[in-house]
Amino acid sequence: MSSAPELKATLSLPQTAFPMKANLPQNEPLRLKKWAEMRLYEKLRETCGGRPAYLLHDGPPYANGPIHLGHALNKGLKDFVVKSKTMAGFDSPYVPGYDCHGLPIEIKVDEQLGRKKLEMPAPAVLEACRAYAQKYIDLQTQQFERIGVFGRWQKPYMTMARDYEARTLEAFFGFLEKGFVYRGLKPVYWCIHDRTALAEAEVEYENHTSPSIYVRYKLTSAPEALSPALAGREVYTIIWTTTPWTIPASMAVTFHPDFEYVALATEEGSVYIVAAELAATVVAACKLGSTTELARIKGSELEHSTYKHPFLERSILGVLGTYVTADQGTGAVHTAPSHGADDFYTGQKYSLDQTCRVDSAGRLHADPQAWQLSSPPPFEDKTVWQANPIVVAMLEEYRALLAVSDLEHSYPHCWRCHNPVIFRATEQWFISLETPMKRDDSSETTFRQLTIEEIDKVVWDPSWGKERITNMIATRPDWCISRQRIWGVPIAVFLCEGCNDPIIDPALDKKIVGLFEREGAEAWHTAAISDLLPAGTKCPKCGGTTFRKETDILDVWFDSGTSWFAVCESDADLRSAYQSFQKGKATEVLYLEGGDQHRGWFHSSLLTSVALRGRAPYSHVATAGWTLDEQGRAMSKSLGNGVDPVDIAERMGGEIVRLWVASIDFREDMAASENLMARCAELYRKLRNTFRFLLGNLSGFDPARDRVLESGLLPLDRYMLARTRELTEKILGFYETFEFHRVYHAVNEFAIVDLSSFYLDVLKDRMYTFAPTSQERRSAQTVLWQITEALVRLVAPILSFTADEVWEYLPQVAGREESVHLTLFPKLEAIFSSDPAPMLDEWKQIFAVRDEALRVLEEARQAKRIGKGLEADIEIAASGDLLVLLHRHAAGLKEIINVSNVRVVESAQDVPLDVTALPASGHKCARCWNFMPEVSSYGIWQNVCTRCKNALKEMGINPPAGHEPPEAAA
RNA sequence: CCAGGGAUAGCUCAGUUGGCAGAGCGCGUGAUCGAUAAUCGCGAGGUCGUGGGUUUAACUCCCACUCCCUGGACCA
Repeated sequence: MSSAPELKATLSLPQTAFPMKANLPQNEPLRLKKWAEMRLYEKLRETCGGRPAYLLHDGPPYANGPIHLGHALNKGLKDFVVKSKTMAGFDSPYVPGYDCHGLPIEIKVDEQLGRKKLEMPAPAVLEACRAYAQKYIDLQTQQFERIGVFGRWQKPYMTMARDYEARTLEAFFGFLEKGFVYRGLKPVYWCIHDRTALAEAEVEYENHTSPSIYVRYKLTSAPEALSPALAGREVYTIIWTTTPWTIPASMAVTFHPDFEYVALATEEGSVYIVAAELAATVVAACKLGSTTELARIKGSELEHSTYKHPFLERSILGVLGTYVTADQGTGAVHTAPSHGADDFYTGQKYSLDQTCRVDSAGRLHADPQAWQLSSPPPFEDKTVWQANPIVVAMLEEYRALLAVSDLEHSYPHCWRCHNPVIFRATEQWFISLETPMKRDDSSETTFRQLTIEEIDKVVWDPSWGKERITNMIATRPDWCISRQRIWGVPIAVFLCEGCNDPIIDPALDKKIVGLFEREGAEAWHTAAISDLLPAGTKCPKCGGTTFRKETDILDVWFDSGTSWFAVCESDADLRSAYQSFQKGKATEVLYLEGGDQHRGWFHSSLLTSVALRGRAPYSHVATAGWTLDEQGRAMSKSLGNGVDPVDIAERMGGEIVRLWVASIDFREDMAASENLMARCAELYRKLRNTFRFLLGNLSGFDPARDRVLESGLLPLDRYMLARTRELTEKILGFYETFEFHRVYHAVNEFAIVDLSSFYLDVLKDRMYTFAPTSQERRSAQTVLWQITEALVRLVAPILSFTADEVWEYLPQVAGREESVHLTLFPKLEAIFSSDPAPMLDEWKQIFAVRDEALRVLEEARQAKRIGKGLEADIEIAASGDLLVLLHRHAAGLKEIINVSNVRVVESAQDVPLDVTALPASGHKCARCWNFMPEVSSYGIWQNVCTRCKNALKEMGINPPAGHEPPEAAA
């Protein structure tokens, strides 16, 4: 290597320490640590103090496992909202929450404890549940922080916290005292072995052999009312069931209103009514022999027909139900309201007796009075399984049994003991949707109606959410809020031993809430009745003096549904902002969750808030779709198509997870896969490189010293500022409407099309070869700086790690914030002072000319007439207004077309535009590679153009001495 | 079965009040070693889910259907 100075060394090539390779998996944790050390979230709260508030209230995820992609999406979107609102000038605190009570955790803990649980005292079981939830709260917190979500992670809200449990109970008492709550029956799955109610999730379907029986019910209403052909005949209908033990509870026979039924006469004279479609199979199964069709009857006409119970003194009512199917059975369904969901609701509709005469151990009990029995029936005190053959025998005895056989079918079993379960109507707590309420103007309405009216005052995004939740509220049954479980907030109410009525006493309620505040929900299990209930308490209804504690707990949806009360109204960091929302419309309160929450959290929160405060708990509800795989299938463990956000963060970076969240329209279903994550990573690299190049070209630029005023900028540079203002305005709008995917696309397009492939490319000549302090170069740097300053802020809510990193490499400015996250979005006028539209319009024409020039150049290149851009000249012939415009911009055309020379000439009248590409004239400058009219030597450097010589002089670089003859090439 | 949503290039998304289908990525291909584990140019790729209707004209408006997704109902 020669020690002679190289010409290349005199160029101002980009220089920056900002690394090209991000190394996100290693570097993100370091940045997280830095943020923690500088207490960034707390600093944000201080900085934002006094600004108008914007509240995003967190829907609590369930703390029973590591986070999945849906969680990452959810928290990512929320983080975008909170950060963008903060940078838009709001005070937007974020208090994350966790849903802790409920079945999934209790089941897990059950599994861990095994049968030991049954002997453990309640507080010990609760302790185990708490520990389980806490473990996953800690894990999820760490995982959410890892993907860059800002929030009060040191102190999230938890539905199992003492004060939260106290507030939940307080909310329940509110319902109770205001008269929303009643106790009623509801059928639930019941395991008679474990003597417990089971939730849907605790039921497993296994094969089971049941007796399948056909039973005839004798018609007692007038046969001729159904059809004249039946007059005087002995008429029956036939029911089919696999649970003979429910026959004593049989209250009705359900027909399908739209089915056609036939009345078939057998040879021995009896007439049987069954569904026409099933007639043949029933006749065969019951061996009815040859039959004659006497009449056809529409199902709806069988309503209010009456029958006699096969062996009890009871009238059975003919009722209608559309759930009757023609797949199996007879089309006439035996209906025991206390032992089936359909049966129960049908029973409600027809006011049938719903009393359950099967006890918690599954033993049947007769009601001798109602049944007019002289002695206990043979099934008295037998379990349902023992009762089956007894009932079959009774049916036989009473000549009602037409057929019996064994049937193996899929039947619900207890998940734990694997015994078959039964349906049993049990007493539950309900909130009535028909509770009378008053509007603000004190007009009368109902809870349901007022809720629907409040829905209308909320902004639903997407808008169809309003219709969806309105439909749900309009048609939903009363809210069953009790669960026969332990892991939850107890329904801390005393029931009279005499009449089973609850004691409703605000003073007592307050006392119990206070107890919960101090000791948590455990207190209900440990406290003695006498400690809480004042001596001498009498039941206001029956005067009873002995009481018991209710052992049910509240539905977990009630827990999370009161978070607006337990958190927004109660937490010191949120209280005042939330109250200002409740008082008027000044403050927005946003709930943002998956669309499934229309029946979940949006729903339960709405109900509790309307009941207790007379209004919705939010002003704005945004919903996300579902995450699917690349083929549009739901993610599932069995398909193995899941994408684990934690894994992606560890391998590619949390930033990539964030970028994926930003890349899709979350309102619809969203595809995710390893492949799509890799795409985001690609794009990330491009963006990062663009930032790197921007920073590299800002080296040596001190805004305070070198910044060029807008009026002094070169036209191209001013144009780019106009573009940047346009982009900024667009992006701020997208943030405003939560269209993050549009931010993503707009930023990409700008970085790739406007910057990388146009402006930055075209600027190289100026940036590299002009003197560093020249006006032209400072003009470009001013704009590059402003673009970077704008872009880094615009991107910060999404690329939170990288933006903050870029921030550290920007030219230092006195008094600037420590982190990009403490800044505000750029102001439009600060980027470009006037409306950018006129300038953008003008440049559209210039770009049309440029496009044509590039096309012609490409053509010439293909024909090998020219090589690269700088080896060509361009001649543009135009006329009229365009010619005037081009003349005005003549000085800049060479740069934007990236050739050595551009000549603008007047074209013949009828040709609007004609572009010609020519081999460049002049000589190639060894320094700037432009073809120039004159090149000569500069010291030992040969073939240097005048422009470069001047630049070198300006840089203070004298012609270097050497042995070469000072002669220029021809 | 009920309610709600979706369908535009291989992928992610644009397509304003109906007027010749767009961008980026990816892919293919060329240039380049002064953004180089980079950068730039060029190219191929869509009957806008299907079938009707309204209109001079439909990706866009109307009707029906198919498929996918979400939530719920149901299996005596």
